[in-house]
Amino acid sequence: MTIVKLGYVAMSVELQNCSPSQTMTFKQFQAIKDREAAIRKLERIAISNLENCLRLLKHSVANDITFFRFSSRLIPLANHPELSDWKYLKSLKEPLKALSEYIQANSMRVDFHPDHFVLLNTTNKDTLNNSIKTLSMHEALLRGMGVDPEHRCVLHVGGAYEDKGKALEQFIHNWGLLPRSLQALIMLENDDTTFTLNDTLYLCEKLGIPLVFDYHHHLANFENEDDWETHWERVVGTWEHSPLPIKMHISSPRNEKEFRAHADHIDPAMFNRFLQKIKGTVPEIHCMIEAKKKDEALFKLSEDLRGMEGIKMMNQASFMLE
DNA sequence: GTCGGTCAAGTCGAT
DNA sequence: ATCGACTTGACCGAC
Repeated sequence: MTIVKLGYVAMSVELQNCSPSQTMTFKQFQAIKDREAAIRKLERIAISNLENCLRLLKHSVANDITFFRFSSRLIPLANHPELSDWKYLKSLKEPLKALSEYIQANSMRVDFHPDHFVLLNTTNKDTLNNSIKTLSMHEALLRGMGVDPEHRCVLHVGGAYEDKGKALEQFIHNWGLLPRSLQALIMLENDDTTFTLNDTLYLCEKLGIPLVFDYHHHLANFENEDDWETHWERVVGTWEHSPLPIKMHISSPRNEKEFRAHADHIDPAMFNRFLQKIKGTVPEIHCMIEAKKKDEALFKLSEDLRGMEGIKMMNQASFMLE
């Protein structure tokens, strides 16, 4: 028997005026003559983003969802070089505390997917330093929310730089330059153009990093289409020392031509075929729904799965495979 | 109210 | 060479 929990990403298509990713560009920041006033505006935006996150969590819990990925754009310009003197955490204490209380009270699993500028296998020093800075921000936010930062940020391996083998070894080299607290944050995901499941497993096993399997990416980028089945036990093995249950990403191709793009919703038949293959291999698995329609896609998937062969619904966002 | 252009950051594939 | 996509837009000004 395996318990499956569904989560969704960053924002709701149902809640109005609830963006957790409101922003201010550097250009807009500079246009405000009074720098202190401009910083206060940044802080107002960040506070509003965090308050909207709390609304999103409440909306989620009201619908049985306890698994959620935060936007990584909560604090506009947080790591901009011209704003290195801005101590943004100071102004965010209260909204972070409110999130902390709600997350604990409802035993939520929350995490991040830092954006694609975070590259751990780059040979460019500045890019690596900026990546470290961005990861540190994520760690600080997690601590502010009272969440143990271990395995809360999923990243891609990075760029191929015209030599994938060399790029993998560069990752290992750079890993040694990361502070331990940041190493602990990280999970790695197979990507849809460069680093396959097999490539990613190589790093995860060598460095002790949990692997977040993305089935859609695998279908877009594989050595053998079915090899995920032979590698599945290895994927499970990368979670052996994690305090959290294994997690994976679920999405469906938009269409044949735009195969890599996310569809509005999830194809339930394909998802169930996948689930029936992994049934019983783990006691619990958390599936992050990556679909254009966000929470609506989760609710629709849940409806579609109800009554399907081998599925026993527990509530709107979790079910048993039996 | 809707549409098009714009906005910090890196890399890749498509054109 | 340039552009859009990526993992998740949002905002502003023109109409």
